[in-house]
Formats: sequence, structure tokens, C-alpha cells
Amino acid sequence: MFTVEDLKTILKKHNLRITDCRLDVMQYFLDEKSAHSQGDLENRFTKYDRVTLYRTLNSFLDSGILHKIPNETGSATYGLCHDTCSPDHHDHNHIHFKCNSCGQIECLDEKQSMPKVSLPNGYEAEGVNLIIDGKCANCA
Amino acid sequence: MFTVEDLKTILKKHNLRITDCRLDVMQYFLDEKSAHSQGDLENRFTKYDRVTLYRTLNSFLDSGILHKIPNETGSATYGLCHDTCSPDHHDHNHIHFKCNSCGQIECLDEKQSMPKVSLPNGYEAEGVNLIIDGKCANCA
DNA sequence: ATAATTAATGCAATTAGGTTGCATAAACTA
DNA sequence: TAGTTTATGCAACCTAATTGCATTAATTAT
Repeated sequence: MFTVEDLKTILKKHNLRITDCRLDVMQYFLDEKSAHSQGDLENRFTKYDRVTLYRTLNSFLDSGILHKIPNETGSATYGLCHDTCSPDHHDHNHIHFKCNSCGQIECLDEKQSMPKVSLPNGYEAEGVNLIIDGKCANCA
Repeated sequence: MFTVEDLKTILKKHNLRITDCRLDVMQYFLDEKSAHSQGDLENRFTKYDRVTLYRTLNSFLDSGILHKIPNETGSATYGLCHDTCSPDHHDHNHIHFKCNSCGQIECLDEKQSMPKVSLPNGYEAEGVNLIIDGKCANCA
């Protein structure tokens, strides 16, 4: 898994100051494979203020550690993707799975080929998000 | 385009009572090709209470006239898909395009083949959403 | 190691979206 | 047209998102 030193290295690489909140939140995303919402963090880390968690998420978003996962529920969900923590490159193509029973959202392997879709004339694609919903292995 | 009689027929087909709000909202979705949020409706139809608009959207959702479009912003967006108003069948696979400049979200032709993605063992897919972001013809 | 600098945190407060209950009004049915 | 059923508007509440500001903590320079 990851040591505290690993986490610090990741933060430094992204020019983020090392704080307790950031270390805890990063560990949480690394340990749990699923995506998390602001509310999840608030429940998990009652010792931090909502606003602090909100800004922690934003700082991770801005520096490319996390990305937002589109969903239908009306509250943003954040995920850490597989390649995110090592290189400086941030992939804009993602494949996510959302379980309709337990609600868990997780990132699937990004190495799967992303489909080509033909766009109307004059349109330019920048990123692609594929969201599959259904039953995860626990709920099927 | 659509006459008021057409709109009434659609509502009847879905066992919805014919009301001013429903007619106006349905017309709005039919006239504008893009997807709309609750906020869009509130701006467009100040004569209706926001709860009424909220419930109008829900009744359209329940009856399969509209579907929610997943997005990253944390507020739900609704779209009317091409086949929705005629048959009773509601398609769970959608392809949407979101313009990163003007923010407009629209439904692309659903007849495009939806890609096959291999899921981990034990997972079962029920629906697929593909969201492409980039520049629309107006903004490119 | 300490002081100076810069950024993060916590709190208060605001805005917006989502949601429910209830009384009233409108739409359908007999 | 009366009776029944459903939609609407209003009040109210909850959660998420967001900003300003004073305080505290982390980094940098001495």
C-alpha cells in the first residue's frame, strides 16, 4: 500500500502543502477503490470542517489528483484514477461503473479502448466519459 | 413542428393530465434541441412555482418522456430523446455531447452503436451513458 | 532554529437545488 | 354538473456549493 512518505511525495509533486486533512483524504481515496462525494468525506472525517473538505477536494481537482465523475444524482462525485498519482499527465477519458443497488461508483481500467463516436459536422471532441450502470459483484 | 394537439396526445399516452405547465415545459424541450436543468426552467417559466416545475420534471421522468443526463456539475440535467415520445419503450443507452464553451448539452443520435466494454467478473451492465465533451459547431 | 511569508483551516453566512406536507384549485369521470 | 382525483402554490426544511475573514499552520529565508 502507501506509506505516509508516499503520500507526501504525491502532494509535493503537485505543489500542494502537506497537511493532515490532505493526507487523510488522499489515503481514503487510495485505500477505498470506489469514488466518493463531499458527503462521504464529511461522514468519514468529522474532525474536519465541511469547507476544509470542500477545498481539499478542489485542490486535488485543480492539481489533477482527482477528477469529477458525471452522475445523475445531483451531487458531485470524485474519483482517483489509476495513472493519476504518478505522472503529470491527466487523462480525460474515463470509464466508470455505478452499481444501482449499493450506489458505489468505481473507476474501471482505463486501458480499455475508448470507443470512437462520430460527431456532427463542426464538433470537436476533447474528452470522453463512459458510465455503465448495473449490478456490481456484491449485489448481483 | 408540434401542435398543441400533438402535445396533448403525448401527455395522454403517458397517462398524465393535461395542464398548462406540462404543455409549456414539453414544448420547451421539443423546440430547443438541448438539455435543460431545473434552473433553466425556473428562468424560462417564472409564472410557475419552482416546486411545480420540479414535479413536472419528475412526472416526465417517471413516465419516460425525459431522462436524466449525468453531468459533473452537481445539478441534474434533463433531456428528451429522439424516440421517447412515440413508443412506450424507453432506451437506457444514451450518447450526449457537452460543449465546454457554451455549456450546452445535447442528445446525439441514439442509433449509433454503443460500445461494448468488458466488465470485471460478476458485474452486470444495465445501462450505458456516453458523454463526450468538447466544442460544438458554434463554439469551435 | 527562528522569523517572515504564504497558504490552509474553521467559522459564519449566503445561494441554489432538491424535497415534503398541506390547503386550494384545476382536470378528469360518472 | 357533481364528485373524485390529481396538480399547483406556498411554507418550510435539508443538503451541497461557495465566499469572506480571522486564525493557525506550513514553508522559506535568515
